[in-house]
Amino acid sequence: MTNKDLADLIFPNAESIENIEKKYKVRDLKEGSVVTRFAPSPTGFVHIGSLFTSFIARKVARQTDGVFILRIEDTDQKRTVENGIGEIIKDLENYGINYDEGIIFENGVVKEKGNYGPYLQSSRKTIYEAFAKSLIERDLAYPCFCTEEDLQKIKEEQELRKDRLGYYGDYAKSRHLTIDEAVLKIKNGEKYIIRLKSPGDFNKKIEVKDLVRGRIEFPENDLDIVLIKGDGLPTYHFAHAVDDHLMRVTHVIRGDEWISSLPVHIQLFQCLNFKVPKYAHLSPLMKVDENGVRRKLSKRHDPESAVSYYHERGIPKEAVMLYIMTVANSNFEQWYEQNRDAKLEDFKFDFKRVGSSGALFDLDKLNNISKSYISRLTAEEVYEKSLEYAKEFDKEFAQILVDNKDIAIAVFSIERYQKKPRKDYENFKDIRKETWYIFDELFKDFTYEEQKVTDRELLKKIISSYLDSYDENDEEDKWFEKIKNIASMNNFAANMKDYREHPEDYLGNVTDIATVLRVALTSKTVTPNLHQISRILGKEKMKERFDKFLQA
RNA sequence: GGCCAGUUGGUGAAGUGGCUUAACACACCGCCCUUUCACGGCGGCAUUCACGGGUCCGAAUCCCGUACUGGUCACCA
Repeated sequence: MTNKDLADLIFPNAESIENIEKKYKVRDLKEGSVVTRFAPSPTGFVHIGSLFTSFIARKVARQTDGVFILRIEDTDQKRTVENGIGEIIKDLENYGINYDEGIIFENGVVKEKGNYGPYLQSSRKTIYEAFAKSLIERDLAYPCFCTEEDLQKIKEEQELRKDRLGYYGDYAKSRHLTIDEAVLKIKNGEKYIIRLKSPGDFNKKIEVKDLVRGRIEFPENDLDIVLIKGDGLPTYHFAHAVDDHLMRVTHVIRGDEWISSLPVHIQLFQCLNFKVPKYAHLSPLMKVDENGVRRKLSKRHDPESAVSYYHERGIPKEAVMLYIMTVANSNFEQWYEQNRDAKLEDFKFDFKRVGSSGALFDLDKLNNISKSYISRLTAEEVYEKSLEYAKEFDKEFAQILVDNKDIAIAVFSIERYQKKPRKDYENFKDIRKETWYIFDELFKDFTYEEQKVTDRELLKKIISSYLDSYDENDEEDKWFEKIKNIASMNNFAANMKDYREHPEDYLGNVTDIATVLRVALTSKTVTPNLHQISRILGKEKMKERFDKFLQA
């Protein structure tokens, strides 16, 4: 019996790898073009860290006129979640991460595009088998008959002897079976999996290059890692090597939890006679938890790790992307500052500028980016986007926006079109909170905020003087002159300097008068420009609101 | 425990042997502008780069050690 016989016994119908190779032609791309992929498991929502990784992978492909692939790694049926694929595709779409090849969703049906598929690992079973078979033939893989209990025993023995953990060397029992023994066990119906017969030597070093971290030295891998599991599907390691080779991926961009598997992966590529791709391992986004411990943002414990978290809060997706880019490349912020009109796509991403220590996810910073982003939108855009948000999360407000489009746009316009616009809204959820008072539908069930002037006669006098003198054609200066007049007439200082010099000569100052009007009109002591709010309200509505105020 | 990596202010960071008495941005604080707020302007916020040693005329930058943090050591990805 030979290795070939063993291989034929295990995979009698496997296709030849030569045939498979022929179907996956070397890509015809221009020099320097990069092929990347995002390869999530369908285990639930997209993690903000995955968005980060996929964004960079896509960016790198785009900026070199390369190819970006979406591959679904569903080799663990136990963890696969219902509609996991749909969720991933939706989230990616939401954030504008489009791809050239991979799994797509069309009319609720999972399909694919591209010539290097299938892009669903569970559909690639026969391909993995073919390569596994070739490894067995070449004595680089073997069937392992160890049970879970056997493995447990090995581990205990290793712990007892303070030896390195893992399936290797003399501990790798099945490795030392003769072919005839293995064949016999298979014929007897014993369960088995396929393991790599690692040619590595732990005492030798290999040097690998990571695009983010530079050179790293590792001991060679000597673990006989699992290639094909008991369910017939490949492990991540094996699928990674086979898929990324066949799909002609040039740059593997992934989370840094993979960095210690590098010796395994490189060995696998070599055993399979594949060209080793370039690797870039990205640090995870961190957070500081309740105990003050710095740790990775977790899918299980941290709601802010889900991209939907930002969506629900009305944080614009553009802001999220801007933030991600800020974390990804330290020079992005300054570039963006100097190229405000440029597109995100124009920025040249550079692996050398990726931090290697794991950034703390900074919500303050995100909020600030979001605030600035919204401040640079036109009022119409703010209207559209906040309406879109409200339609999904605040139906009542959505209706109000629809019924009062002109008013809404007018409020959003206040002090917007200036060199440095107001930054009132951190997200689209804030908009209701910041503007509700302008809409009659919402201008009820509130309490007027406290202010300095409380004398009813004086309030009446101020209000009627304002109404008498109000002319909606007045420009702001003239309008404010009139308020100053009202102040003077009532022994309030019209001029702040006068007031500061002799406060005892006055009952108050013009600020107090403006506040009376502001509160009467909006119930609030703090609002954007009162002159513009007056204009938006119009004289009739102002009258109504003044009446309401005086009756309160 | 083995292996690998990381450690510059409250946060993200710039920095690759002298130009650093450590950029820039966020946050925070103060002042100014101002009808409130926001915007804006000005200023403050690490005498010091986890710690200890070494190399050097000179170190955040190079070397060694220690500490701490993270990752990994599955028939999960």
